Amino acid sequence: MFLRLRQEADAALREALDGSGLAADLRREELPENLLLEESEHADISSSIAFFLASRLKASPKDIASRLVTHAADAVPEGGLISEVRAVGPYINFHASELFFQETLRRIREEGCDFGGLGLKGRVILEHTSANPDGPLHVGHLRNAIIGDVLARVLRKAGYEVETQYYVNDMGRQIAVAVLGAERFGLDASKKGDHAVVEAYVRASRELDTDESLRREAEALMRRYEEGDPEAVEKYRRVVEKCLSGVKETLERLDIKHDRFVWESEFVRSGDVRRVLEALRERGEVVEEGGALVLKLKCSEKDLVLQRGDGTSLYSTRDIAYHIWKSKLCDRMIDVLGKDHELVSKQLAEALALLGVPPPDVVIFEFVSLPTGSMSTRAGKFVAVDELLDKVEEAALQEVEKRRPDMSEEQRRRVARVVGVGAVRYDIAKVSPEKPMVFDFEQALDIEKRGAPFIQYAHARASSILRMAAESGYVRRSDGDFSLPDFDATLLSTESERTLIRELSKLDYVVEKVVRELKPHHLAKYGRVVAETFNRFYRDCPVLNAEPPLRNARLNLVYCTKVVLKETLRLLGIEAPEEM
RNA sequence: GGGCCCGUAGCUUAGCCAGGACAAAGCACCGGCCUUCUAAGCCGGGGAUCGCGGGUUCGAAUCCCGCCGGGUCCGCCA
Repeated sequence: MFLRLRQEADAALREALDGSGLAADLRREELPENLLLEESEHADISSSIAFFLASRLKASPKDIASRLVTHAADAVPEGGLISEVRAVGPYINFHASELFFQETLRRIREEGCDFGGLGLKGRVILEHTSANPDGPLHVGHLRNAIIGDVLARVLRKAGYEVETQYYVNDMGRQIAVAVLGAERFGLDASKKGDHAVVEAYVRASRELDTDESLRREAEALMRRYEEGDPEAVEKYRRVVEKCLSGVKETLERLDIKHDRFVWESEFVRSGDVRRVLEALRERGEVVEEGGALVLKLKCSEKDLVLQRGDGTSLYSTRDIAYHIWKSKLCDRMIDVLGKDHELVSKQLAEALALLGVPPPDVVIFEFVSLPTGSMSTRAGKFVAVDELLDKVEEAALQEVEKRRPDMSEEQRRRVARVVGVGAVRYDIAKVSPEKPMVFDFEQALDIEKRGAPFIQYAHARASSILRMAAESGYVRRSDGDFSLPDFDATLLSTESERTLIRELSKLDYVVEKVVRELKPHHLAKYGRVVAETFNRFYRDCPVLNAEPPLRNARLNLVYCTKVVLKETLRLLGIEAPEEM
């Protein structure tokens, strides 16, 4: 809804720019695309475009603002979402009309969880997590998984048809080592699949450092797997699937599900990799260096090795084949990758360009390290997501036991699980992807009050009010949802109420921002702000004890808040408990 | 050595892309608020040379250059 307000402000401002002749000397594209229209604490929406024009027109921003405002005020349609345009010094402030507040609540009531969508069209394939199947997910993979999962949810919200994919790197050297380890030392059947595999992998890795024959064995195994030797394929399949089943179980705990798992080896077996090589030889400059095939790249300062000297394929070439395949199935590809893949993804884009395939959008996130340094699956130096979740849920359970002795054991466990997973997801989602993170166990277990639980708590409070209202017969309950009577939105006139409605209206604005920047942390912040605003309303405005017409209006506002909080949490992959 | 990213209160972060209304929050610390809808809440207080140094500008946390610190990548690993 906020986007509609911005559209109206934008239209009025553009008319004012034309009408005043102030932008006459400027070409359209010289103006900032959004006309510097942003949310503001001084108005419902505000533009600082006068500053921008001031330097070009050599006039004072204050004068420009007041000239623009006289035109903008005329341009604002009667009966629209804007009631007033005012110049405050150099700023142009737009104030929302009564209709804006009414419409926001009406649409939330009408659209429910669809509120805040953008109606975009198109098919997206989003690849995320894609941890090597040589061990359990650790907290570094967790960042990838959460960024990817939230983006998938938000892109769907925006209207895209999204398929999430997990690219299974089953052809790497480390998988051969894991398979070898499994063969030599067996897999501990008492352990979860991924944990059993990593045990064998770490042990084999260690031996590999000293045992030359094991190294040769691994290379031979890789070759046989690449050739499709049935025995090797079967060995691999067993280990990789064992590991993946454990990974999937972990992802399920986090409420993350991939639509498709794509095995890297498929592209070798299908002949796609061979065809990529042929095409690149034709369209690009491929040279032989010491038996290996190398693609010369112009933009990237590093050339790309396509094939080993012994004729076996390499990750990059298989990745090119994977992306060509994906590109045929969708309109847009998005990859969530760690910072270490940045150069590779640039090389991939350049290789794809040679073949006339549009590159994927790449979301790069910085590493999660431990206080003792970076993580390594191979060295067995990592914090597993399973362990983190176990401990956080345990900490959450202690909290719930302290606060809610009245709840049943089963209820407390449920709340602890929802709060624990939510806390983990929120703590990662709230940080901008390009920020390096250092994982600290103590900090992770200290469930931050302003994180997920804060938002969940606000939702529980709202739910509680509605539940009691239903018990008193003020609202009707119908299959889990509430049906509320019509109301007069003009009664919601206090600052707390207005501010809350304004925040609720911004869901589409935030969704748009996340989609545009491919950064989930804006949504995390939004959830916190809505919860904060609701808590202030909760303090200032009694609901159940208000006079009936006002009570009714406030119940509607509480309902709308619950809808927006629940939807925001859902997009973050966090459950919204009815009570906690 | 070169490329990219990060460096904002004791700690964790937002703001940086599109320079402007007082540098914004949380944790921790200090003080206040449960006879009215869950105190995982609310209100107030102290706490910041926005890594350092230059430059551009009427104006820089934000743009440009240099430096320092941390991370990461730099052909037959993935």
